[in-house]
Amino acid sequence: MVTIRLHNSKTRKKEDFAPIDPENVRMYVCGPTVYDRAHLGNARPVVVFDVLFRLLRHVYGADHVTYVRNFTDVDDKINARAREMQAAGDARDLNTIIRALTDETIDWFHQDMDALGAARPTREPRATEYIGQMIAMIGTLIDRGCAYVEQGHVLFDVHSYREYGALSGRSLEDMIAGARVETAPYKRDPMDFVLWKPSSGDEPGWPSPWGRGRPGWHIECSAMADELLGAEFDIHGGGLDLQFPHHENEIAQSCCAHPDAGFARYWMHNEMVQVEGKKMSKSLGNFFTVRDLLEQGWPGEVIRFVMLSTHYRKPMDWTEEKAKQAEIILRKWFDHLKNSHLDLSVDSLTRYTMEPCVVPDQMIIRALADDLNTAAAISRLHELAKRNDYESINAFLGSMVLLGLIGPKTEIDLLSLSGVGWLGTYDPQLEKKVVRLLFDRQDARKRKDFSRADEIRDALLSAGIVIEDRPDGPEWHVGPNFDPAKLEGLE
RNA sequence: GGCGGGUUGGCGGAGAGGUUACGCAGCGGAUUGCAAAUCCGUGUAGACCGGUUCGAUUCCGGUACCCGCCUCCA
Repeated sequence: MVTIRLHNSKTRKKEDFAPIDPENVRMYVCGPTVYDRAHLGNARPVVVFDVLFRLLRHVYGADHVTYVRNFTDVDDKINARAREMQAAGDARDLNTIIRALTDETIDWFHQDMDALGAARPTREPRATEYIGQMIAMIGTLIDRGCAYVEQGHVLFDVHSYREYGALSGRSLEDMIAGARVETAPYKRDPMDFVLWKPSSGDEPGWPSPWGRGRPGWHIECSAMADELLGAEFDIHGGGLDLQFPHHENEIAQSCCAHPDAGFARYWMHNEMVQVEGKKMSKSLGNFFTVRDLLEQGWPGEVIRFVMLSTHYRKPMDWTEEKAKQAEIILRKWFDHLKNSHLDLSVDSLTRYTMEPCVVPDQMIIRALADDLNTAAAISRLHELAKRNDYESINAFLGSMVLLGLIGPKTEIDLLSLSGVGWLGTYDPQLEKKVVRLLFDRQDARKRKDFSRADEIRDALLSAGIVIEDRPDGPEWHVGPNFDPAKLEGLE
């Protein structure tokens, strides 16, 4: 069995990964707060940990990995967004709006992440379904003297956990020196954080021993991880920006609630996303969602490829140039598969994804096992794609499937017919027209009427259709500048 | 102020103490009616200054610059 090595944020070292129970490898990844479309930054951990999920399934068996990614559907940002909607004329009560808003956002999230080829986690718990577990854990923390009640709030006492700050490598003194901490009157120490807070009448709230209220931000992950994965599990992941305070606080809560367990053994953090070399932010105007990119015409596979071409622990810069390059490479690779006469039907791709019936390349497995070196894996894909023997082609397909660069959502079955599937605009009439024009061109070439032949070729080219004259006749596919309108007047 | 990360050839981007990363672009060639596509060949880069070493882009120290977190954030 391959030994997976992972960079553990907790120790700041690359370590051999040994699961607690190889029969059930357990991973928790922090999911989105659901009040808006997922932006590119939300997508990175989804893709990164999807690759890890796939690798773990490959190594330990598809039925021996439990991957939990939560939806945070109770949060002040959600409340704020719902109030905005009310202010804009939405007559429904706040809780109804919130339910509709979070439901819709979860639906969007699924659509967008599906487009990126991310497999659904084993479990996707919503925070609001685990309020009982949160209240129980908060109660335990109070009983153990790690939390206190003050003015309707329950706060975690950071001084009760000796290791506080270990994950992010900072001491309480350092943090206070930063002096940008909110000092609420109900806090004993500025670094203490909220476990439970009171809700006003119209806000979402649940009855608790401390009055009607709602959970603080961090307790949900501790409670859900505990409920679904146990007090101690293998991997906990998320964006680097969550390392402090979110993950630090999760550790404090979970370890104080279960002093005999160690919570997550391996902590993994992906670096942030940048856009054209700059931090993605609303104020810089370079903030965009996955949906924006999809609507601009970038296939999900292209976005995923760009993500995978940078190692997850380095900042990933999204640039137009990279996306273009990724598209060129993927087109080439899909063309290679298309010409390989493998079964690429949706049914088969579904099967390849669910069962290991196409075997990925060993060097790619080794690259991924080395702390998810996706860039090295891509480099190997280039090598495999150059070869035309049966073994290489199968290893190539198996690796593409493993990396999620091809799957049931990829419209390669259409691609294999005509090439139009890439843009999701498959049109039988168009295909007939192109085939007819190609036939005319062949005819003209036979008659050595090259001006007519070139005229047809140039016309097709200007419509974004690329012709390839192969020894066994012309092939065609849709290029990046496809514009079916330009074929209109052509006969 | 505290903590952390980065700096590789025209561009993107890895690994490894000493042997070609890889891709894109470029250049040369094959092929082609001309192209496209494809194939073959081609690039000795590692911010700066020291140190360790037979040998460092790879290890150690320093300098410069860039970036992130410390506040909601993936």
